[in-house]
Amino acid sequence: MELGDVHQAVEMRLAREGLRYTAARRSLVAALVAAARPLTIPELVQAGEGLAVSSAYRNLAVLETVGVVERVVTPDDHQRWELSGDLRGHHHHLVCVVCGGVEDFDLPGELEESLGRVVGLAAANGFEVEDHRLDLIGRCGECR
Amino acid sequence: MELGDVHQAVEMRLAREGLRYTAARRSLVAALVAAARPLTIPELVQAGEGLAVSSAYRNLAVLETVGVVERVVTPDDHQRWELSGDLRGHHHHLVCVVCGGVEDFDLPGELEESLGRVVGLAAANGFEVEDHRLDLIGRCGECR
DNA sequence: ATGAGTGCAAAGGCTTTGCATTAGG
DNA sequence: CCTAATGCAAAGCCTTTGCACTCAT
Repeated sequence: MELGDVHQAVEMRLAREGLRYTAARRSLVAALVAAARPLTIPELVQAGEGLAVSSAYRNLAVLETVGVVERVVTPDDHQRWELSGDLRGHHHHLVCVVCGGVEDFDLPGELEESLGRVVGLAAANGFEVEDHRLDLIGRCGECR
Repeated sequence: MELGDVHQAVEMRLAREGLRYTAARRSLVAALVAAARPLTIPELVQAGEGLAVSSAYRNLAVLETVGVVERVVTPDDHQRWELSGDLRGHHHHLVCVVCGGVEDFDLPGELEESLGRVVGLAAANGFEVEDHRLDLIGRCGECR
């Protein structure tokens, strides 16, 4: 999905709730589209010209409620955010234990299907699966 | 692995570094063995009689460095901890999006093997995989 | 005009650190 | 005895909230 399409989709989802697609929100979305990896708040604030930290937090919360971004949990000190799955496609993460960096990673279709079968097993435990998350932990190219 | 064996293993790993297996550390380990799911600091503090919060944090850090416990990342407000993989066996987590609870979950051998194959793919990206983490996100039996 | 959005500063809340005291070997 | 370990309180740090002002429709 291209930047223009993403912007259009985001604008629609916000408008549906009577919310505006402001410059601050555009800058967050643009940064996330360009990054191709989950970004921390400091990174997002720096990417947006003169963006206040509080606005970053508030806007990410808004964008999350309309399904545009998702929060990524890491052992890091900072929150990380990325575009939601339907805007960037389902994928997984390579998490570096040294620098804490996170890269996106695609799984071959057959393995993704295997994971799908796990849903049934969890259901047997009374758990209703909505999504799954596979992180590979190790050392990135720079930290090896 | 039984409680006695775990205690013995922990004592050895601490002793190797000239560290002591004190009552506070025993209570943390015992609570984690009994829980069979990652516990939060408040839960661990409550489990230990009169255990100070700061001691809980410090002891978990110590136990982590000697490879006895591992930190589990969740979207929660609190850290969660569990016994390290070699003390409790490899497993995965069911994470409830409503209550934030985390339960342990075992994967069938065949699927675990499939995941093993992913390691090779990541290596092709210059990433050296040490471990993997699969979380199933959804609603637990109580929150459905 | 009316309500959403923003920046700044203050408040919150979990985690870490300093320090004097206690305890294990 | 000597150093690790502990508790309490203070300090840190990321995140959230309050408030007055600005902006878009």
